[in-house]
Amino acid sequence: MFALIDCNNFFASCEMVFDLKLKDKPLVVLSNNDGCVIARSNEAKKLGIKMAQPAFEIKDLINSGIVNVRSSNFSLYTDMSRRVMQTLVQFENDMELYSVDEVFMEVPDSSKSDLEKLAAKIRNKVKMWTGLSVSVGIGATKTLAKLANKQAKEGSNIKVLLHESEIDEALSATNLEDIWGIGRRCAKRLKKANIHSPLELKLIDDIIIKKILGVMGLRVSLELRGINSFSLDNSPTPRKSILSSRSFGRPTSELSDLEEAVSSFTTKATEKLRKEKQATSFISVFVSTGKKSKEQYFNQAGISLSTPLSYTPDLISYAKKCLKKIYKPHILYKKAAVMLSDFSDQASIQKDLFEKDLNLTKKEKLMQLLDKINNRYDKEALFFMSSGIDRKWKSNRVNVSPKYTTSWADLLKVK
DNA sequence: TCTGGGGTCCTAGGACCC
DNA sequence: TCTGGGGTCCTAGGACCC
Repeated sequence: MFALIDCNNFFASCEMVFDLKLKDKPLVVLSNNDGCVIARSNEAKKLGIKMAQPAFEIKDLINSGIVNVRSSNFSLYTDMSRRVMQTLVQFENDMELYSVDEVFMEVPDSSKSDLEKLAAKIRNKVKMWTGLSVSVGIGATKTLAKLANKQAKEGSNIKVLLHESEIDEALSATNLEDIWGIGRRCAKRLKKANIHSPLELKLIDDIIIKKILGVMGLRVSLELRGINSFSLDNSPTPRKSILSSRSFGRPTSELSDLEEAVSSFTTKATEKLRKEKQATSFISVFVSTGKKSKEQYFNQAGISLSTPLSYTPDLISYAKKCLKKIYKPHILYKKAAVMLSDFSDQASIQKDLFEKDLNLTKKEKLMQLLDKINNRYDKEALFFMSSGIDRKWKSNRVNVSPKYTTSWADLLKVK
């Protein structure tokens, strides 16, 4: 039996916990570069503001003060997420951290009313310890727990889907593309094959569904029947790739701007890499124009490294090499990215026989010191000059809230 | 004028092996 | 003229998730 615990309007709720002025009012949180809406309070949803809606489309609502707005503040959200997880650990069940605002929890088989009581307990505790409201959906499989959670959100924040008739009723009331694992494309393919509702997807023949959607589709169908096809994944699997990318505040054609950006993204990605005690053997760099610009350009270049690395300066110089391969002058670039992949454990790196620089300890020590200082004081207390100082390309974030929980300077003052 | 950022898995096809 | 059967690995692209 699985519970899916999901924070309601997560990013918007995080902002509201610390700023009471925002409470019970329309609020939207914008993506990086203040581009589009990535979270909405209930009141904002009621105004008809859509998920991923471009910010300029609702600028009248914002300028007139009807809708409050915040730039995204991921330091705050990740820390609040950590607090929610720590609260849930108290229940001593196996858990899988599924996303920044969602947790799958294995719960014991029991009666509907007992499960509802457990869900209420979870809700109360999280509310009391973090100030955030969660909804809890419970079902026999992860997919059914997801479905239950969706229904919980539409009602009283708790839903237990146990009996066949209830499940079928829920399935009939749901769109195909809203079933976990079935997106817009798959829904379209199913409709073409004359399958129009999740209930039909549940009852379909195994061989037929496999033909239409492949094994993933079959697994979803099985899950809807209560047969577990997705197990709880509670071992923190090492990441397979790390991507650091940003849209620029203003498009740029200058190689120097791109070099700064790429250097800064490499620094960020490499920090993450070391945090996970990994080293990378492949680095690639992407650049692109805006989606809507007249002249479209997208390109990517990568380099395989003979020895896995986690030393920022080396990786910055490789990143710049990649950039030079794909840079073309007179193009207005809007976005760049750095991706690291092909990881190995930092501790067990096999040194290259022909690598002259066998003594890496100095570099390792330097990186450890760098990380320690930046952790202690500020993310960029120490930074690489190649990342630039002015950073004209930087994203716009006009309405960012303080880092209430992760920065001493931003600590909430109580009068 | 203005549309995010970060991941995962699956599949098909090609190259290569015996 | 006629050309098997079985496998692995890699990559690009597609689809999904939040």
